[in-house]
Amino acid sequence: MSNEDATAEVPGKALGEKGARTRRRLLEAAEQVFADLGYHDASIVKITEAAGVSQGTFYLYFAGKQEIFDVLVEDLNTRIRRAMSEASAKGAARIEKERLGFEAFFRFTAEHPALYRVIRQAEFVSPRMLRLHYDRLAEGYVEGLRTASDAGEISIGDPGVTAWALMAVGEMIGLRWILWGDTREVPPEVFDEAMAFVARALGVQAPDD
Amino acid sequence: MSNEDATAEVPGKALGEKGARTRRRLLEAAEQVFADLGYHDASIVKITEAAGVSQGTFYLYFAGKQEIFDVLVEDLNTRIRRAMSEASAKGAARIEKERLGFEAFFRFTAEHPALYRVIRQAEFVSPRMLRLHYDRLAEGYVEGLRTASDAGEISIGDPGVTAWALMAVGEMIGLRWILWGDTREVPPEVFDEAMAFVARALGVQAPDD
Amino acid sequence: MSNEDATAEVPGKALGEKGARTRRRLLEAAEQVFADLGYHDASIVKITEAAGVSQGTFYLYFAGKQEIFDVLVEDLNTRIRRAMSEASAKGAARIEKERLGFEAFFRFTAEHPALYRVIRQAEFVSPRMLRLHYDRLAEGYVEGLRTASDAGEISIGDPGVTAWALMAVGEMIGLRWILWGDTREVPPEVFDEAMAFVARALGVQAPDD
Amino acid sequence: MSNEDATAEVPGKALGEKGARTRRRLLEAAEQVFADLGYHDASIVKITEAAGVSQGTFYLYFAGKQEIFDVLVEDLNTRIRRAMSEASAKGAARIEKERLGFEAFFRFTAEHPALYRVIRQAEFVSPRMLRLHYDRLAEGYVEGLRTASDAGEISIGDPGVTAWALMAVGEMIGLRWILWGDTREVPPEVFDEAMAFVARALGVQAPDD
DNA sequence: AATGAATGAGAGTTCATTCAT
DNA sequence: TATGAATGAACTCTCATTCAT
Repeated sequence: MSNEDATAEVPGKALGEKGARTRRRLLEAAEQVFADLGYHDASIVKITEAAGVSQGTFYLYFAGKQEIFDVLVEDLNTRIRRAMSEASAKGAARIEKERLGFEAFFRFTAEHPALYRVIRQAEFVSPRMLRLHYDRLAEGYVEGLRTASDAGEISIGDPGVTAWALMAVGEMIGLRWILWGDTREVPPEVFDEAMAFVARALGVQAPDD
Repeated sequence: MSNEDATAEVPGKALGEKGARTRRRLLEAAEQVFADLGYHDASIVKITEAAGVSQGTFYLYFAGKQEIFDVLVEDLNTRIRRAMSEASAKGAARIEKERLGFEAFFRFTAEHPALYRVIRQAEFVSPRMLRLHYDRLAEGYVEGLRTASDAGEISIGDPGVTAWALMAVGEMIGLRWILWGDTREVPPEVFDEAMAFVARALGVQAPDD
Repeated sequence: MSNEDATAEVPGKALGEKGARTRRRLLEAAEQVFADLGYHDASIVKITEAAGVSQGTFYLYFAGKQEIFDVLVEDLNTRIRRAMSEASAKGAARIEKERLGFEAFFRFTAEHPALYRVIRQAEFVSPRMLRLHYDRLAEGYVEGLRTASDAGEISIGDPGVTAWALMAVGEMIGLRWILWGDTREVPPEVFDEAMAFVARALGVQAPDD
Repeated sequence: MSNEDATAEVPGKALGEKGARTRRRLLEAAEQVFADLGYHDASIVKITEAAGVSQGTFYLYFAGKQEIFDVLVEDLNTRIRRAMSEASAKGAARIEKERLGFEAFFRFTAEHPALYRVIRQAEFVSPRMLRLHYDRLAEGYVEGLRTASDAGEISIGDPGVTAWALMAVGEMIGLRWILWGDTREVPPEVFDEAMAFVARALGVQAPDD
């Protein structure tokens, strides 16, 4: 909470202020370039050009193309989970929390399309990071689901399967309406439909009145 | 429609028997190689080697790497939809149809991991085919959902959103338990959980007795 | 004896006539470039330019820079040993054979400075080839020495050590007077001195009269 | 002559005590790294890392990679000649001196493989230093040979050619049995053989009794 | 209908060197 | 006296594609 940005984290050896800035610039450039071009068409030259540094500088901060990919995935994953949990913490009932979480998820997706795009390619680039991403994201759901389930607020079976299903719905809606839409936003009626779907799937007991 | 195999379809000019066989061999090799290596690490050499033909021959049948990718996606898409609709036709109630459809989907995924893997990369390779694939798959769901909804068998909102949500669930379960699992099969208890999730989400009225 | 050039040997898969020609051109270019620039300053670009083919073509015939180096060393090694054994076969007494062998060695060194230059760098490039080169060369000496020793023509101790010593003398004289000289030839008086040194070292019994 | 170590010699500007220490550390690191990796695979980073200083510091003491190479060669050359002449001074007859000299040469080679390794690459790195090294080494031999020859102790022709031949023998034996052997030492029987070879080649008149 | 040979642009990566602090 | 940061040219190698046969 006190460190201003996860992207400035230490890579092994401590970085001076200038070095940390350069590293962050590279990471931001990578996010941009990966989002626009995908992993394979993104090149180190393009990333370094976007960051305004020379090619050689790149290798001062990252071991290679894959590594910056991994770091980026981890970074985005951390941030989206934080965004979601902070948002859903503001809700009272489970379904309200879910709604706020999804909202945060969609907002983040719209602002960081790189996450989505990078994830779709990760299977052949860095399978480890792909699993990590989904596992961590699922964990976030499981926790909330279990609590709500125990409290009798929802009636579901295994929270594990349910978590993956919910995650799936969010991702697909995001793909279809944010990434492919023109508004960079899930249209309200779609959002409501999706939440209704989720509410039914969770067997929400006491609908908010 | 009457021709025995979509993979032997005519690309514009008519193919002799031998030519058709070569083309099919290339397509099968491509499926294999794409599934193992992903689009980018797959190379024309690898595909032609797997098919047992020379590099030059490839370009007699396909305009380039992207084209064989597109053809492959379309072919797999056609086949999975056929498999799903044939399977679900055997069910009576909607939820039973859904169960059979999902089963077919998972079976196809297990037998043709290429479809899944290829789709995950399609966004930067052939966005057009990606949309086509999902749109067509969703269409299949929509149809059935609308009928069941009109018949009062299920109670959902907009079938469009619902269709995408269902498709999402199937895909994610397939990724998590088939592609990442060791059994190449969705474990029965997971399958049942997923179907229960779907049943609730669809607001299934009269559970099959 | 019937195959015209060892450099056209098969690399694993059979080569058409055109391919064999290209391969030989690359090998000749490599000899030239390695001789002029040494291993490290030689680049694939320079070799392919000298051979008049494109960069990509290089990799059709050789797995990489190291491989063409190895092939070249082996090829030159084979040829110098052939030259030496053919020459020394023409002599009668051992010391005469030795003289003819050295002459052939120096002639080859003058015509193929690459061998010498390439060998000097081999320790860090391809230690295996370095040992192979010296071992094979030494073998050639050992054989003749043993025969002559058994015949009482010379009186030495272990032929192994002697062989390496003789080889050393040839190499160093070649370096000093051929590679560094202006005449590309060992001056006659130096050659005679060297042979006298060798004659004494071998304990030649019946000096040629 | 009175200064304790040649490696601390002044390069032009006077060095404080601390500076001299850093310079020596760099030189020692370079010897190590060059010996292990060869000139080309040795990098300034590796040398500075081994020396425990930063990259920039390197250029405070040496103009570049080539320069430290040259300095190192010169330093090692000075030291090996000193070792050889000191050792051979203890012998009485020429052949005894020779034996002690060779012993010293082999000992130095075993302790400083860098000299050997660096020399083998010098032709394309610093031809000037290569000549210098061999010329100076040969000079050492010539001197002794001439004296012994005048005294009728040995009977050779031109001391120049003989010197290069002796040097060659030493180097090759060192390569074969020290650098490639497992014992880091010339086996006694090989050493004796080599000395017998040398004794005959020098036409030693009065064998030590 | 098929092939083997060739192409060349472009990729990721390394490293000697410079310089402001 | 020393450092950390940055540079950019050069390198080896890959691969989709073309074409003469």
